[in-house]
Amino acid sequence: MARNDTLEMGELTDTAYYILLSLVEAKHGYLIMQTIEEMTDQRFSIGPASMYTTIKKLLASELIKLFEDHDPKRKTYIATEKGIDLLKKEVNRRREMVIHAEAVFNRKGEQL
Amino acid sequence: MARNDTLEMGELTDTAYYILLSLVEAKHGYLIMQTIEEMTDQRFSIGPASMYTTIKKLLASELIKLFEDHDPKRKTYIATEKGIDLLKKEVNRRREMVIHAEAVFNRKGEQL
DNA sequence: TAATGATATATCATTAAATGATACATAAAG
DNA sequence: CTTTATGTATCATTTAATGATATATCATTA
Repeated sequence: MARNDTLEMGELTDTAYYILLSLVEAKHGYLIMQTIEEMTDQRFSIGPASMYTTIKKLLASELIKLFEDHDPKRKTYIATEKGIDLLKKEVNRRREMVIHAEAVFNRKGEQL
Repeated sequence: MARNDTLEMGELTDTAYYILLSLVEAKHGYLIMQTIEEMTDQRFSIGPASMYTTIKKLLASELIKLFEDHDPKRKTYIATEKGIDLLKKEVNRRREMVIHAEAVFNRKGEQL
């Protein structure tokens, strides 16, 4: 968000999270969009505009890189080690967000 | 995000998530900020600007409301039923985000 | 063969979200 | 008396997300 570059801060927005997660295994742009839709049962979808702007930023931050493949028509990307590390950190951050909510509701005797 | 009001879309940004979670029990603004810092062990912090702008939006969407207390100096807020419902939905969405990541890493034989 | 839909990449202008900076006021502590 | 903590609030700016749009190829089908 504003006055703060989330990637430089070591944070992933939901969009960046799903793109990076898709790129644990090499994929080209269009396949990333499909993968995310399939993975989330259409609950989360990213259009080309969001995807390509995010890919640019992920490349610039070296969280993903171009993957060598011989197809000149499609650009294929893959997460870097730095990218995987950040992704795992961000999985954990979301886990903690769930735990924080569970703690609040448990204290009230409510379940989630 | 752009061209899309997340609250109207039924989504909570991390900032809105933590504020709403704090307001499962009635609190005034300053206490919300402290609660979030304490709850997250200073890993997540929200300044006054982010907080008051978010509170305005949560009020407008009726996800929180003013809580009747007799202190004229402090405005106290509490989550509405609508707010609690959305919060629970968003806890689940984050749970799913974790599960999606676990699925990808498990498929690679890796643990998280 | 012509048209159509799926595949594939990319940019621009716009809107929304987040926040640093700033302002102001009171109460407590030193 | 001065500083620190408490408490609320706005403005201007930056970043993030996306609808709209553009372009091109390939496979299918009418």
